[in-house]
Amino acid sequence: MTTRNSGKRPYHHGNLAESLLDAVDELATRFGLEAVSLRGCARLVGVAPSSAFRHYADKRALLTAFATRALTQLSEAMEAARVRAEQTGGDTLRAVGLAYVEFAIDKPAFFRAMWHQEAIYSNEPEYVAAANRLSQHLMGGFADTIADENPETFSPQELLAWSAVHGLACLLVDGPVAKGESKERKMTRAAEMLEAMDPVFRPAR
Amino acid sequence: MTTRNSGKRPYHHGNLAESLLDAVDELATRFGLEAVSLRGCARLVGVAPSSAFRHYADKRALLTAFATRALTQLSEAMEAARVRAEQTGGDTLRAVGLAYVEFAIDKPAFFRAMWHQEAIYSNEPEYVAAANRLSQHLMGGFADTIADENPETFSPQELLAWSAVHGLACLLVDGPVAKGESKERKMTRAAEMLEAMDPVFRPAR
DNA sequence: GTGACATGTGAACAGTGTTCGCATAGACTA
DNA sequence: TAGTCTATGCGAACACTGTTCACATGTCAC
Repeated sequence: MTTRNSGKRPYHHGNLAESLLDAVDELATRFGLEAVSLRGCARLVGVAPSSAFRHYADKRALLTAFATRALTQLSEAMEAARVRAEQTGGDTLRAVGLAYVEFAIDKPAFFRAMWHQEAIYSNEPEYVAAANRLSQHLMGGFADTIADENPETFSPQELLAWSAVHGLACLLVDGPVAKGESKERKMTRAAEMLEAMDPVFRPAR
Repeated sequence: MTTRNSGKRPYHHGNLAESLLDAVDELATRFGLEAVSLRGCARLVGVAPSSAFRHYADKRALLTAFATRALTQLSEAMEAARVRAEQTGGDTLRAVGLAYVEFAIDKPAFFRAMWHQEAIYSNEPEYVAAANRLSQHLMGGFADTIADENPETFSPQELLAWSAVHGLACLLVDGPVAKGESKERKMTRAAEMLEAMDPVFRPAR
């Protein structure tokens, strides 16, 4: 994943918009989301700070685009996990939940960015669309475990499932849970927690 | 809650350290956590920016103190809810969980601050102590619903309970769940979600 | 009173987001 | 091919931020 789109540069720079997103990616990954600055991104791409404003109204808009990208990546990871589980006859809810947690552990800056309301425009259409797609993929994970009457809104059980998975991810990334423990250990905890949730979906045990 | 500690000012200003925390409180409540600046706080208190550094090593230390305060407030709210539930014979787990969610809804900036790892020193002793006290209060909420073997670590069921409550709080504050709905509606959702969790703790329904 | 020490100050520095008028490269038209 | 138009990039400037440091001043112990 290079910062410049090497080779083709159809316009002045190439596609600065994308390259700036890559720069956010890199800086956030290496130094944390809080350390991402517009000037830093421009510097990394090799462009004047003011150039960024041709493509994003302000820093917040840039971060919104980044959050949108992160949401999409998470959706894809969950979808892949679901498909894999279906093919191997595994528990899809478990697979999707674990994918969610794993993403948060592997890419904490991405995970933080996508829910960082104060730093993004959470009403921006593309962001909203990406968030909706994420919801759909969650529903997909529930599909064969939770009997759903109304596919538009979340039932209490669906909300419980999402909350539990999301909450664990947050606690592992920013909370005091399993602090300093290995990724394997964290994933084990996640699996155990998901198991503990079983009685909710299979009341007749 | 005035910004200056009116009346007594035993030293130059009084207790600047506390007053600065009050200023963070006010600015965060009114304009959001992201909008809190050291200079803004100093301005509000009526003191030179550099004065703040006599009491806090840097901005991050100030925010850490604020997060610690927030953690303590949340602990108190939960403890109060637990006591109330015990007196009225209510479900303590439900009461504590609802108190957690209500705090997040009422004071989103506080709730964000206390888990904002990138903006605070999460290894600072007082912060860690406050986080541990919070854990204890959570345990207190579980005490009569979850049979606990080892009171030191979280069992999968305890982790599930905390994750679900924490996750819902996060989703309500920074996520797409119940966006724009009234507080009552959000609390209803929370209550329903907690109910949905019942089978976990009472397998023999 | 006289120190000593804790606390507050003003000026300065580098870094930030953002704006603006100006430059220029590429696409489109004559 | 020449000429214009528009999207894109630039440099300088602005107000603001966190932070430092030498200096001033209030309070307390003696």
